[in-house]
Amino acid sequence: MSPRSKEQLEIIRSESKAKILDAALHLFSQKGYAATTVSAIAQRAGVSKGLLYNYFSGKNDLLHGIVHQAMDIGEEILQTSQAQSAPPHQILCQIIDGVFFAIDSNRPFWKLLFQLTIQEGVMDMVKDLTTKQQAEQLRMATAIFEDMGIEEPSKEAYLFAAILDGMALQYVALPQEYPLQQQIQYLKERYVKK
Amino acid sequence: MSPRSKEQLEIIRSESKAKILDAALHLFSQKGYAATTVSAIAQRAGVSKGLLYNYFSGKNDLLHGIVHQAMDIGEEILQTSQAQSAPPHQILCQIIDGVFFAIDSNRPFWKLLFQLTIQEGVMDMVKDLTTKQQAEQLRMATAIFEDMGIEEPSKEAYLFAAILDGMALQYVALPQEYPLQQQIQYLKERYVKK
DNA sequence: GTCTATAAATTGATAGAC
DNA sequence: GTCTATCAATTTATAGAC
Repeated sequence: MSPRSKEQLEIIRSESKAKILDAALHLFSQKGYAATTVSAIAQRAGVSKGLLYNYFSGKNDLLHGIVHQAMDIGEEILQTSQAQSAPPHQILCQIIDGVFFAIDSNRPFWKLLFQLTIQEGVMDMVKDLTTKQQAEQLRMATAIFEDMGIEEPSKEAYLFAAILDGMALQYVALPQEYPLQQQIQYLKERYVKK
Repeated sequence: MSPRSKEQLEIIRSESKAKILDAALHLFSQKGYAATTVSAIAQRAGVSKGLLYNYFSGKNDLLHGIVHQAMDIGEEILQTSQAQSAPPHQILCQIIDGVFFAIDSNRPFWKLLFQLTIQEGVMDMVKDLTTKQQAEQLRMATAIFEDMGIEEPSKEAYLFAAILDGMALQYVALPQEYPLQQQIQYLKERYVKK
């Protein structure tokens, strides 16, 4: 048992776990959490059910793993795009780009997240996460619109949130049919003109 | 077996069916289709599983029943609010009111519909339904924005659809926390001002 | 570290009594 | 028209071999 083999094992372990998590994410996203069986996940990951249970305590644990993994990556993206003191409409554009970049870099996850936010009882963790995140986004957007001199910044922030949500939903539901880039561009133009 | 008892039976039948459908709708809407068990539906409806299977051939049949029932009611609403030749921004207001009236008159159903549109394979019926409906709405909105003299009516229609979807989603997900009436009002104002 | 075989629990669906 | 009891299939989870 040389020290080197220990590293190798760790690599193998994390690779297997990653394969399983990836399979779970795609199946959850596609068929929904409840409709996805552990067998299907193992099969898609190319491993046995036994191995899956060796790494994860069950279906719910897989979901936890997925959410945490995505959150970590999400925070990285957020930190890199930390907005400097720029003109408000430019910050707005950065937010728009940031949101859809995040979604595009992990579409299945966001699709899953939409599902989980709509139904109840699956995961309070997710609920807390999105609630906090939305409140933060609302606060930020309100401040920006205030800077832009819009009369009712809070209401405009709610409207803005609805636009992003609606666009994201349609894009995530039918990616091929939704003209995302076109609408992103149009959205930016509408807010600079206004 | 008098003719009168026949009517009575029919009433009893339809009442039982309605109770079961209602229970199914609320559970599907709350926990999701796949996560809802037939036993739970029967229990909530206050009947036995046996009776449920006497009226419906299974879980999928219940979903069919729910969708058809809601579609029938939905068409009634649509026909009463058939827009006459009014100023375009007024038609727009009517559409906005119509959409949210429809949602509000059967919130659980629309929550369920959102779920079904996001995940795949559960029901192609639903997919066809929403796809056709969205295309129709997009066409209508484009025409209206053209009348209003907006430069890129098609893009504006997509934006408008995203707004409605986003608002509906947030309202359906957290009805108590979303200031629906306020945002409806604000949305209308923004489109008349513009 | 990975697999096969099996146990235990849940669930969709049916049959027969009242 | 309604219920209880039961079947058959699926699914989560575990145990033991390699």
